[in-house]
Amino acid sequence: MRYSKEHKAETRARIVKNASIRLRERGPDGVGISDLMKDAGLTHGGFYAHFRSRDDLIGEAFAHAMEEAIGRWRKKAEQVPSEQRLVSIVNSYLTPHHRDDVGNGCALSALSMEAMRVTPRTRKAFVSKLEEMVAVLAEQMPESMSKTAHKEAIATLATMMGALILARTAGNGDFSNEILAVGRDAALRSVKSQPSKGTGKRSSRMPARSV
Amino acid sequence: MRYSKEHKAETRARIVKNASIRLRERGPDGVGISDLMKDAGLTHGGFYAHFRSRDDLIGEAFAHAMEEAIGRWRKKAEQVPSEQRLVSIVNSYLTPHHRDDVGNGCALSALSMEAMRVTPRTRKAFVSKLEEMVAVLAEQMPESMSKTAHKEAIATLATMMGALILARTAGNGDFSNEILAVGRDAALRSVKSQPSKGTGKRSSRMPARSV
DNA sequence: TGTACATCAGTGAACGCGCGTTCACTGATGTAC
DNA sequence: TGTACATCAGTGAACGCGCGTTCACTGATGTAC
Repeated sequence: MRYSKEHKAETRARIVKNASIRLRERGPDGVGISDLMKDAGLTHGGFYAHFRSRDDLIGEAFAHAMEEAIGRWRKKAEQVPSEQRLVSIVNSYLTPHHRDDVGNGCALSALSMEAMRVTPRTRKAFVSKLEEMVAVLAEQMPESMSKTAHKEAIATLATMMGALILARTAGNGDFSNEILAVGRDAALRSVKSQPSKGTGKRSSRMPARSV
Repeated sequence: MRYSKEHKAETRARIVKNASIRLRERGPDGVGISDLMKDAGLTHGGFYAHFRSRDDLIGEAFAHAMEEAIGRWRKKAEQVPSEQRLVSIVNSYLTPHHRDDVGNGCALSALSMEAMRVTPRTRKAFVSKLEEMVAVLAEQMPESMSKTAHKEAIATLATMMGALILARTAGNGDFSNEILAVGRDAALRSVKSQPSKGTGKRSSRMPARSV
């Protein structure tokens, strides 16, 4: 072979990663094969040495983006003590930084809508990852609400996603920052009203304006 | 003229309406001129007697969808006594029916993401309508929270949107219905915890499973 | 160790197709006389 | 009231362009002898 054994796998991975960023930024129709291959330092013809079709790649890009999101949450959860995990996830989710970087951000908020118009196979995989995200979030809920953790996770996720999408729609001005701040408070509302030992901190200590 | 004065305006309105439905269903890239004109009973060439370009139409379709959403909320608010308005809006928003009919549903949840990739002009108009939606929702908040009505409206809207999008992503099975039910509860959480005279009703009396 | 052959990731021209846009034309109706 | 002309929404062929896909070819490297 012309290249080492790992070379092909690396090239393929690079294409998938680039595709997953563009996918989040511009949607499935915004992912063009020529541009993608150019980004990877190759020409368009070589694409079919790695993927059967464009749809094939789109499916991989969806999966990659979701796995990245799940991994990021898992990692973040490991880094802080259990009672701060949910707060940590929510507060890092609803930031100007995350809002302004769709391409490297949460796949769920960037792709949920697009996932409805995609190959059945890709869509099914997407829903599986969604369920996994709910499960990961549920694991971070305080023990006191372990019975309702699943439902609380869904509620929290909905508020996080909704706020992030609204904030992105609003741009990056005061209104958008307000949405982020309100979202942080709302997403953590149920946790804070819990009869746990209060953290005593103000809810959001983000750079954005306080709520 | 070949046709009556109103004829052209009617044809144009029909095209915009069809486009706004398709826009919500399939996104901007899913709106093709030929298909659209066929739906209106015309041929593609006639399109340019009504619009300067495809982008022009897309802009109008965005605006139309948003105005429709705002109008629907205003109308629904008028139909019920003031203390039930928010509940009425939320409960009719997070239903299987609304989930399954994207084309005729809330423009905000269907188009927020797409709005980021559109003409600056169209996008600006979209954000204006978003602010109007927040204002309408704020008007439906209980008087007791009039001071925070704006922020509560943002929080409620985020949860509503997030839950609807998640439910749509999940399909139309048990998991999806659960998301709707949890969303209804979460969106109304702040209102229900208010020291107003409790309505005494269970939060959700929807066909979907109870929370 | 050196030589001939096989492999296959990557190249770049070419093809087909769909789609937005243009344009010469149509023909029913309003208007002018 | 009747006739000639102007208007313009709508028609459908044609055009250009971008994009996904195909394909004959390349050439560096692994393998067989």
